[in-house]
Amino acid sequence: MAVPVVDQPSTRDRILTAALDAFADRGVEATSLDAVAAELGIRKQTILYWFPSKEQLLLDVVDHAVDELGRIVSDAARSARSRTRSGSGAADESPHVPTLADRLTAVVDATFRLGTTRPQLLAVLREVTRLGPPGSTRLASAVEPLAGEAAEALGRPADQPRLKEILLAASARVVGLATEAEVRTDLGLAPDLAWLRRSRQDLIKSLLDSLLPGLNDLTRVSKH
Amino acid sequence: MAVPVVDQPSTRDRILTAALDAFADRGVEATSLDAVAAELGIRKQTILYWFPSKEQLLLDVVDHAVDELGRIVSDAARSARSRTRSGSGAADESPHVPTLADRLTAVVDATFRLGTTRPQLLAVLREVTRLGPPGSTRLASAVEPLAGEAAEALGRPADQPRLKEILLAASARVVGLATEAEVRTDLGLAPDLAWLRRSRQDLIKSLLDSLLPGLNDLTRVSKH
DNA sequence: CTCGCTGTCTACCAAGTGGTAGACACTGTA
DNA sequence: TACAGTGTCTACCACTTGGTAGACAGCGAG
Repeated sequence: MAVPVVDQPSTRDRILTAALDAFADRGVEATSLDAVAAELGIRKQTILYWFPSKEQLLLDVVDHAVDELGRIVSDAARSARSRTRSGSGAADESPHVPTLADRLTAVVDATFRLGTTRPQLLAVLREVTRLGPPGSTRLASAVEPLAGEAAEALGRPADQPRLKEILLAASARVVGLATEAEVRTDLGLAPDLAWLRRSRQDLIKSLLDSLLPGLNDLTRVSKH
Repeated sequence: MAVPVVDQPSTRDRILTAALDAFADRGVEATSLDAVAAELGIRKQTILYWFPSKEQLLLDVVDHAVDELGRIVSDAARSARSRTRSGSGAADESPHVPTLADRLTAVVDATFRLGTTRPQLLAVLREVTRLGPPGSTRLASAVEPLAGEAAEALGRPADQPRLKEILLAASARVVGLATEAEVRTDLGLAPDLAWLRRSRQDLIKSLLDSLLPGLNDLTRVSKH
């Protein structure tokens, strides 16, 4: 009955997202609990009520971020449509079942879109790896099962043992690209759409190369 | 007369390098002046004697790092030997004048070697861009003239207006790659020599593509 | 009404931070 | 010897940090 009209996010969740944002763009050490609290209009002691220490908060933020990332990636993989091959007028030659390439493209695109939609998500990963343990180890263990899940979403069960490594490597690449983009703007380079497109293409291509090692023709991936 | 047998680095220089290392692998905010001082066996007040504030120390560290980086790159470019094209037994077809491709390869190799020899140098760049102003702006202005100098060392004066942008983009790419490598190990991926080689090749290739836009054949770059 | 629980608050603390003031030792010069 | 300059030190300060202790308000159940 007492369901709120808009069910507002719990204090705990509000703290998590605010901390994620702050950690991502000001850094963890540079972010005080007071600062996060102030941003939410609460006191630092309320944060310490929900999270026993700043370190624990960071670990939970990592989990939170990985969760969100995993959801986005899985959704993208599952809702991938098969690409219309040439031009707009063509009828769909292969019907609605997306190929592996389609799914990979969807995932990569979703991730790249993340770079402008929610850059904190990638930034916090970088920040955590920079800080080292315990955050980085938590990140590793949180990402680990996610890679398996993503493999599932890609429609490829365990028949490719290296799949997990490949996906992890791709994640690392994306974080690297995000860093590269940031450094580019810092060095005074104008935003370069061509660079972005090229990076996207390279990533997709290298993923396909790893997953379908038999292929030499790169432009079109035939049905199975 | 009183020339020391080994002229030890000045206190100022010792502080600079110690601070660079600390900033690079623990982060700037996480590094206290006390910590840097302790590592050198001196007191924090001695640091503040040479550098009026921590912020100024950071700026000088940036200059120091960029200087060192510039020296390494320039040296590599200047001392580049022309590659022996095929096998070891072949006589040098083109004599001792290295082509642009040779110089670029030398520079890229030197930079990659840096990744294992002196990773702090790249890490501190990343850290500074992460922190934002004033460090990042200082980095930008310190790197700016260096790009011109590197252009000189490459044997290509001002006849390529985009050259500076291309070199800056390459720097950004290298920092991105360094980050990618770090994230890879954090995610539990084993060091991958093949990945390193591929990244090297891609970087050289994309540099050549940008610098010699007319080319389609990528494997061999003829004299002039 | 009262009790216990939950969530937020005020008040405080010990430790650590960057930075200042000034004493002290060592040098070369007059 | 006296002196000025340089480099390092001890002593201290104002401030911020993460974290603790405990008061207090609201609330549903008995």
